[in-house]
Amino acid sequence: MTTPGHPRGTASPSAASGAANAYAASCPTRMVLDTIADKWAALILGLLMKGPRRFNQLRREVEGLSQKVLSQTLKGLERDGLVTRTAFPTVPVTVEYALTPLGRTLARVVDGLRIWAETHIADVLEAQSLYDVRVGKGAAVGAKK
Amino acid sequence: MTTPGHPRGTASPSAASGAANAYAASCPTRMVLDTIADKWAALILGLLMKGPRRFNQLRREVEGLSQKVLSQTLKGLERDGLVTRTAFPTVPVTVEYALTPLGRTLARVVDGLRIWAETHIADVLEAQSLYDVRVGKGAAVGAKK
DNA sequence: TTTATAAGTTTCCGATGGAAACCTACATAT
DNA sequence: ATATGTAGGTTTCCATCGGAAACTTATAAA
Repeated sequence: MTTPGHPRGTASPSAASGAANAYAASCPTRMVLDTIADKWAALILGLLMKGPRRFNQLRREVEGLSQKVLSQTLKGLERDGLVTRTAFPTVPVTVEYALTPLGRTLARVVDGLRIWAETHIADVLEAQSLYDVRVGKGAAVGAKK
Repeated sequence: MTTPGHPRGTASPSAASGAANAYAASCPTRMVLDTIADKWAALILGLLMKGPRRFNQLRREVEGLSQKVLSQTLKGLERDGLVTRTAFPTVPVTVEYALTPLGRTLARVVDGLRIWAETHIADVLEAQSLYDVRVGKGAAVGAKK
C-alpha cells in the first residue's frame, strides 16, 4: 500500500504537524518504529500472539535472548501500551506478560517479518553467497590504489 | 550486523527440510531478521517500493539518516538480495538502488510497520504518558524500595 | 546447608549508531 | 585559478547499546 495520502482520521497525533510521517525526523512515529522494528520485539510479540507468557518462559523460548535485553524490550513494549505486565503474589512471584488489544494489531504485522524470513531464508542465503563471492574478489586486499 | 569473523557458511540445519525456525538461535533466519527488522531498512524499502532511488535522494528523503548508516544498510540489503545497486558512468557517477523481486515481497511486509506506526501513534503516545506517570512516581526519588 | 526457581538488575567490554570531516572526480561560477 | 557544488561514499571520534555472566531477593525442596 503506497500511502496515497496520510493516515489522517483517527485523532491527530498530538505532537507535531497533524499527519504522522515516519520520514520526518521530528515525527514521534520515529521513536515508535525504533521500538517495534526490532528483532527481539518481533519474536516476543510473535510468541505472545499465542497466549500470555512468563518472563523466564520467554527467555527459554527465544533462544539467545539475554535477561537484560528481554527486560528492556518488555519495558519498552509495556510503555508503548503493547503488552501488559501482571505480577501474581505467588510463592516466587509470577509475572505474566500478555498482549493488549493494541499490541495484538501490531503483533500480526511484525510476525510477518518472522514468517517472511522463515519463508525466504533459502533465497537470502543464496544471494549472500553470490554477493560474498562477487565482492570478496575485488575488495579483499587493500583496495587497489 | 553480524560480528566480523562470525560463522557465515553455517550449514542451514533446516533449509532442506523446510522447517526454518526463527526462535532457534542457530537458525540463519536470525541473521536475516537482524537485517530486516530495522528502522532504517524499513523506511528505505518503503521508499524503494515507489521506484528506484539514488543514494543522496534516499538520504534527503529519509530525514536523520546518516550517510554511514545509509551506506551500511544498503550494503546489507544488497547482500541479502533485496536491492540492486547499479552505477551509471555519468559525469558524477550516478548510482541507483532498486528493489529486486524478492525485495518487493519483503518491502510490502516491512512497510506495514511504518503504516502501523503512523496509524497508531496517538494510542502509543497516550500509553507512554500514562506509563511515565505511573512509573516516574515510584522511581523518581530515592524511593528505591 | 546447599541447590533450585522466579524475575530481574548490575557490571564489564566489545560492537554499533550518529555527527561531522574527509576523499575522488567532474562541472560551473568568480 | 581558486572556489563552490554535486554525487557517492569512507573514516574518525565518541557515546550508547547488546551480550555474557555474576549478583540480588525470596522461598521451597533435598
